[in-house]
Amino acid sequence: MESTEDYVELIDDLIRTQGEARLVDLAERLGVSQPTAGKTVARLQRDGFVTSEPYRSIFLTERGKSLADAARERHDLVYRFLLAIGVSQDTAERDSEGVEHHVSEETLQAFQRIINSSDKA
Amino acid sequence: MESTEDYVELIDDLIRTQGEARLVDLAERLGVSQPTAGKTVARLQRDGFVTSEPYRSIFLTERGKSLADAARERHDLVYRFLLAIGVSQDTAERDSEGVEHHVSEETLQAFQRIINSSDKA
DNA sequence: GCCTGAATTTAGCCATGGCTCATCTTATAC
DNA sequence: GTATAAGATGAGCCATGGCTAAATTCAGGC
Repeated sequence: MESTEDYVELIDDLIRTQGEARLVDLAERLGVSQPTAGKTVARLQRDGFVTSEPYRSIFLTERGKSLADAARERHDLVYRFLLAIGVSQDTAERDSEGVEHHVSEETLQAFQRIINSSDKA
Repeated sequence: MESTEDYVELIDDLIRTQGEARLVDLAERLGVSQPTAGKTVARLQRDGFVTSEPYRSIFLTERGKSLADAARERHDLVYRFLLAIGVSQDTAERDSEGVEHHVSEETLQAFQRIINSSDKA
């Protein structure tokens, strides 16, 4: 599931920045209705990525946390890569979202090389 | 729809290389069952990208053809870009599939610049 | 302590994109 | 010309990821 990563990544982010992850914020940030966000969170819980009790905020399990970490790392790498090749910040934010789920390790490594060489320059 | 582009691109390719596009080949190349391919083709027809009659091969409409052309162009650009940054042919083929639907014009232009400068080198 | 508004959940709908199993056409070999 | 195999459809199932509308719970203000 592609959206699994988006959700855990965002939940992690919300916990860091807001102290907790609420459905209403998830829905807003993902541009989705609250019931939709709720349904997805239920799936995440079923699959062991989060824990949540009715009317309470959402927590990541160990499994969810490590998925979130990996996703953020990849996301970040793609984002920095896009900046390095001269894409605007706005576009880099939007496109890195789309791209991060579809690139292999090998391609990520190539991205990293580009970042490195543009750092040196 | 993301798969719309994959389908018209492949249909175009099959017509070029095989002379015609048959469901069975679509299904095989996309790694999908024939009924699934059939259902998608029905949708493509509903949306005006292809014409097809029962038990006959599939044709692209004007609309389908121009979508296929645009998709192939983008696909090709991403593919050449990946090669240019040192990704293997195999991976470039797989990843360009995934990436082509998620990059903006701006990013594609950045890709083109990289291709150009590596051509010169 | 209750009322009200915000957050959440429930119910029920839809499209896409998958599948299997069964049936029906079509084309080919004989 | 007919049997058979390949190709295409049909029927019916499932999960994901969307939505709206309605009901419920929770929390804060008074």
